[in-house]
Amino acid sequence: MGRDGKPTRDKILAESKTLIFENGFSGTSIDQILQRTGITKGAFFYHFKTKNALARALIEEYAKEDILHMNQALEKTENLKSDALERLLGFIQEFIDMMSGLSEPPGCLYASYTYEPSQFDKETLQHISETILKWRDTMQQLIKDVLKKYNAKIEIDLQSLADHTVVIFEGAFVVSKALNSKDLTADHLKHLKNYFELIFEPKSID
Amino acid sequence: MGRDGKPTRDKILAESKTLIFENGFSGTSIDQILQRTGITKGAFFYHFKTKNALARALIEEYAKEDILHMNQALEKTENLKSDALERLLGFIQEFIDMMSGLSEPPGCLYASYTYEPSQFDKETLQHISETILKWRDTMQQLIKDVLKKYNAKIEIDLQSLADHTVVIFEGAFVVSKALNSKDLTADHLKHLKNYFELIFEPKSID
DNA sequence: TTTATTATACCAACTAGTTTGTTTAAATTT
DNA sequence: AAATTTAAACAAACTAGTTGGTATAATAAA
Repeated sequence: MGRDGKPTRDKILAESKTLIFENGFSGTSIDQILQRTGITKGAFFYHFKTKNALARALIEEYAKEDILHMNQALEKTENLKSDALERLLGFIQEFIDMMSGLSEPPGCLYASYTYEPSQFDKETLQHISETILKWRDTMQQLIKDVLKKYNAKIEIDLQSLADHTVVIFEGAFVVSKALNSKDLTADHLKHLKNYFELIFEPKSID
Repeated sequence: MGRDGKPTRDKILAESKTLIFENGFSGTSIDQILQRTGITKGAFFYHFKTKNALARALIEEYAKEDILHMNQALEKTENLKSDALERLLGFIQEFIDMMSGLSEPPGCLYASYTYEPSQFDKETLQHISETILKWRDTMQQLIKDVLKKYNAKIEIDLQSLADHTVVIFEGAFVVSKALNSKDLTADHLKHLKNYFELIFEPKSID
């Protein structure tokens, strides 16, 4: 065998993610990545066939962690399953906690890619939409469970209510970056939680 | 006099905005702009000293239109001033109408720039944050007026509730582009309207 | 246990093309 | 005559990607 390439590959992934949030993908040159990682061009192209292959590997890793966080929040709130509304609110609270006390405004690679879509191949963009749809499925199930014991005070469209969580995440990321306000994301997830609390009321027995 | 350069300048602004939504700012070359507009390099640099000067002119024009739309929605709902809640809801409804029946998913230049901030000078980025803060001021005033005759059912932070509108706009833009769903933005503005409707209840007379 | 072998990981220099921006002189409008 | 636009050549820096060779470390043969 030879030496272990994983640390190098991981360094490339980590530093290029940081650079993409600063410069965008197009605005990030391979030379910049080499400077930050301290590796050479040969090493870079050994690990990634093209710059675009890096983009793809990055979004795959990012989406994997994203779904992991989602599932971890589901697990952590399993004890609340007896009351589906409590569970839904607890699920959101997990992300409020996650987004509290950050040292800088957070961002999302989905949004970064989405605002320069022509730079990426179909599969890369599809991976983003598929991951967002996983969030939709999860949120839909959580809300459906609530609707078994609760009435919605207003007419709601299940799908768009399910998507609303991702919408607020993405919007809060943009605004927190634009206003350089690191606590903003947690604040807006609280509004999401409020919204869910206000929508549902216990079913009356007819 | 000489001839009128405005049509050329406007064509540059219009086409480069389209291109930036496709490729990002870094990913958009001046040659691409020349191709789409059919003008020459000399003409481009006659109107804009640098590529960055174009970025600045673009965001200034975009922000000006944005604030114009905001003020037009304020004017259109002035007749509802007698009930501040009706007015707030009507204000949001104006944008629901605006975002209904679009032919393609909308996007926002603020978000586009925000995800490659290093490409722009301080003034350009500041113009974005200042414009978002104008939205904050407007929404804060609308909400303050509501609070004179209505109680909030939950404890709310005025500033973050005011920002929530821009957050939902920006988030809906990202997700609508990512999922290629043109009606999504209107749907999520409806959730915003729901939220406002659910928060407030008429003040009881103590 | 030393010596080859092999696959992996990495490096330094190079290439071909693209980028923004400049320059200059002539042509075209109003 | 003044303002705008074309056409075309040019430069300096930067771009993604290639090449030929080297280093590392585990393994296999002597």
